[in-house]
Amino acid sequence: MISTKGRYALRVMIDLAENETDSYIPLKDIAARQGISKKYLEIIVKEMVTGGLLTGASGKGGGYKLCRQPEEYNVGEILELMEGTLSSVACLAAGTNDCPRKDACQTLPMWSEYDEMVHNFFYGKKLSDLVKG
Amino acid sequence: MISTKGRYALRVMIDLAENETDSYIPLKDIAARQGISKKYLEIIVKEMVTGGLLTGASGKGGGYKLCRQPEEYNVGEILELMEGTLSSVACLAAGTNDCPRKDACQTLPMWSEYDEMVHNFFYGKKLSDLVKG
DNA sequence: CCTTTTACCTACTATGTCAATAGGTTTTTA
DNA sequence: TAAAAACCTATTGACATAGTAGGTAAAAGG
Repeated sequence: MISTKGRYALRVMIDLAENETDSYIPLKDIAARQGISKKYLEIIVKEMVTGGLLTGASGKGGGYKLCRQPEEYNVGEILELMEGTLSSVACLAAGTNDCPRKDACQTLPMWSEYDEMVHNFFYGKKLSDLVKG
Repeated sequence: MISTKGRYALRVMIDLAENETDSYIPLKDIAARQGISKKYLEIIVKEMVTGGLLTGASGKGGGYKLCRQPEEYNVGEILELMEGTLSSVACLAAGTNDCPRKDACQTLPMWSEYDEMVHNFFYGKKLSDLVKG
């Protein structure tokens, strides 16, 4: 299940896309509009900056803004950054040691097929697809 | 992510389908073949009996067996029984109180579309599709 | 009847993740 | 120099995961 981190990150992205200006938008405003704890969002947004989704600026007049156009983001990269992986089973998550039953596993092909479907779904959706207007 | 409960349950079902006889198959045998702790499988298999996937018989000569033909099971019902829900987000899981942001939520349509895709995928796969031979 | 084999049952536990909260420090602009 | 903002470290309560431990009941075979 997609956790609040992934879902909130997506909402932050949408919020920034919809309220796009040249200047930075303070987290306080985003938190208020979205009804999410600002303190919790700090953790999330920090990862988004590190992950290259946003740029932040300290000090008065600071805040966050997108560093690309909304159509240049896809939902998959946002979710994958926050969730760590989109894989359905531990056996397929990146960095997992190969399962010793891999070759004989009767279910692995299904999980692979599933993961591919999920990947295509989320990587095929752009941020701009979620923004209204 | 699908937990061991769901994955192990599926493997038990496949194991029973492949080793199908008229008689019951002891859990000890399944655990040995699958390389899974018998004690842990007890918990899982118990839920499967309660959920109507298997029948169990105590005593000598007892064990477990399928109560339908392999083509009469689908993967979705097995996973949903063990995982509780296949929903991608809490907002869509059965029994969840409606989210107050439901009507304005920009992401809900995408989650719904995703859930439908996932449902169709797993409910479209039969247990017999996973059994070799 | 008695032993073996099996399911069935209750309880416990270590570990980790989730979803935050708390309180402070640094940076920048007006 | 004061305000506003990001940035940083630490902590917490609740819950889920993935088991383990040790026993009781039931059924069949001899």
